[in-house]
Amino acid sequence: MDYLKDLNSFQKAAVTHTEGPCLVIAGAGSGKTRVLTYRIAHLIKEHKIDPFSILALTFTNKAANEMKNRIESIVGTDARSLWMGTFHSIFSRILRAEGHKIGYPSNYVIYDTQDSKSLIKSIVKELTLDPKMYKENYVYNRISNAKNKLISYSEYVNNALIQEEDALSLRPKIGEIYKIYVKRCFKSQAMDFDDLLFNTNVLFSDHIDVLNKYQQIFKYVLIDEFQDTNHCQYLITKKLASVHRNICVVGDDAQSIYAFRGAEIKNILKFEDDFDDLKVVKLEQNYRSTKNIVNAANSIIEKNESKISKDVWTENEEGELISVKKAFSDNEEGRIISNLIFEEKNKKQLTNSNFAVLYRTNSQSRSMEEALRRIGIKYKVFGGVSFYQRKEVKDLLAYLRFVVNHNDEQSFRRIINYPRRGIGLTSINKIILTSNEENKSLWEILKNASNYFNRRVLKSLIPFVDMIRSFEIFNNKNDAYVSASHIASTSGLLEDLYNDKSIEGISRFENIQELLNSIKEFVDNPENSSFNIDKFLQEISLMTDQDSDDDSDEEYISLMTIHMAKGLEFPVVFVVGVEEDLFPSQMMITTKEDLEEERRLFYVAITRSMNKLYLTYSNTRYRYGMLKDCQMSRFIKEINPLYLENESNLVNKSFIKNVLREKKKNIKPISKLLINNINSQFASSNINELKEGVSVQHPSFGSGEIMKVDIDANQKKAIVKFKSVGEKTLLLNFAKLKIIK
DNA sequence: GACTCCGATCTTTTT
DNA sequence: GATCGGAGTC
Repeated sequence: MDYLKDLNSFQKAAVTHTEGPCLVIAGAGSGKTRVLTYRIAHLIKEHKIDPFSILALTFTNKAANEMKNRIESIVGTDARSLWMGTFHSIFSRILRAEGHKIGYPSNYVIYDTQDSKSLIKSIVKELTLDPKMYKENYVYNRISNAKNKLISYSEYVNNALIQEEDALSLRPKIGEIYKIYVKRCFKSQAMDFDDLLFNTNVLFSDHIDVLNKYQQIFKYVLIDEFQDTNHCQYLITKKLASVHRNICVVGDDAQSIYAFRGAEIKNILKFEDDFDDLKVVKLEQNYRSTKNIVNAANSIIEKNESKISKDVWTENEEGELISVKKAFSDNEEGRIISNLIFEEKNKKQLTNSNFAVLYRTNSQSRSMEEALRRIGIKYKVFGGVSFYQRKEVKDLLAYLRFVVNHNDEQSFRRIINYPRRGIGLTSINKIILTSNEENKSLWEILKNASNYFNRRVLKSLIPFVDMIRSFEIFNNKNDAYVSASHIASTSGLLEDLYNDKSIEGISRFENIQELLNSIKEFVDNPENSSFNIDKFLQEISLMTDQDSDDDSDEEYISLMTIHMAKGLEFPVVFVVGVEEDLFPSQMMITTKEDLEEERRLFYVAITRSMNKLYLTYSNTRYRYGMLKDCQMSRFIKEINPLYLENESNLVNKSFIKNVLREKKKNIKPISKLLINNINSQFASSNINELKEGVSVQHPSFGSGEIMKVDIDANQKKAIVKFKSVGEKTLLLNFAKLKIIK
């Protein structure tokens, strides 16, 4: 019980109030994660609760893993049998076990957003609706929102209010698309992200015995980041906890940043109504940040009308004032930050891992990366385009998916004519249409293709069907790695990529190798219970990009979106691109609620910082290939100036010089400036001189020694492995490479 | 049906 | 800037 000594009286109350409902309102930096981990540890150690009867739900895999590790360090390996994970992963686990009761096989596929949208797209096309009105983004969001509110397609078309909304937006057919979408997913034995929640609710509503079973299993339920739960998630957990009533939710309304995907802050208030014997604990002391940062953050969140009153304070020292830095361009912003990092590191003896650069949109990482690379600081970008979303990776996965499940329409579409086997769009659509019209499964149609299609189609279709069959047989006798390799080469996919000697082709080929490697790792991991493809696909379907957590002990600076940074803390934080229209995003400021959510996002960004906070913005920025004028965000102006560094001493002289120099160049698009430079300075590099061991410099990627080179003269690009950037393979326009002699 | 080229379009955050 | 779809050609 020695660990309880680390807690203040409020935290202790939250940890030890184990029986009955408990709501913890936890301000930023108030030790929320600590409370949750100690609470679970306390249950296991002091109350001798079986970890298997504790359900702890988080929103990201990262948070779940971190908490699991922390608990394990207190209670040991017992922690492994905890039900701990994201809503999506826990529910998918339950659905794998029980889904057959609502008609899903245990190896159902999970459609990611891309799959869902492309399915919607084809439905819109089949219904011959105007694709401009029925954009897949819009339709997808509409369906997703409905599912998160537990509105089924039949309820959707019968709901007068919704129908009126759709009629007003001139999209009356959304209900119909919704219906077809659901049926097609079911036919493909697939669930999208929202289905994992929606169907869990269906399962529990329609099968009381299943609900009872899990109600008995979960004696204690905990929810992290409760402010981010949507209606559906809340309802399910409420149901699950309604027998034992030991439910503890922890959240902070000021940090609710997921309303855009259906999160309802109201759930916090609802919770108070739903559980009358509720114990409420407020954690208001901040242990993370300096007074200046806490106060500045408070001065921001004050502007929001909707909030639960809370007084976040700290005993920490005053700390440094917040610096606001203005740059001339996004590239200069990067340069300023990399210089500041360099300075801070020297001045305060900090290491790379003490720094984080946070931005609103993923695309902003580019200019930061370039600047950091140039100055030779190691960094790591979190999020962005996931490895598993790359085309070639998805292609191979689609093969694997289709071998396991012959009815997966989206995978079928991907692989039927890739590599080319002469089955065009017309035939593909006909196959799918036939399957829908005949009301038979996709595989049923393919198996009996000769009943439906002419000789020409059959000539290419039959070998495909036979191939899938042979894969299935092969897969049954071999582990995931052997099968996947076999499928990759026999399908012709590997050969197709291998023959593509373009730079992109080579990189694609390497990505496939990487995917195969990760399957090998999966097979070699003795902790896994099973080594087949099925299991591998399940493992990765809910994985995002924080996969390769700790591949090295190297210290790096973290680059990520603010959304991703939630729950993390860093001694020095840079919030970049704090510009009007970008942050708050121009897409967002339609309603007051939207603006308030953006403001909460800004609040989250600020409160990540422990000691020093920099806010930067830029006068000009590239967006969509165009140079745009920008100005300081209203959010900076909203901060009480008491906590800001005096603007007059924020710009140093060399900085001003820099700005003036760039201004003289007359706001030309930087890419053009670069090309001019290249023509005069860099054009000298002769293709033949680019070989192993030669030192080269690139205007964006800095300099390094070439490890390997592949040149594509037609595309004027070269693959260069730089030692300096961790042997990364980069696709570079070789005209931009200057050889250092 | 495959391939190439051109222009239109979309740009937020995540499971 | 990148991606996607359509039109036109082989």
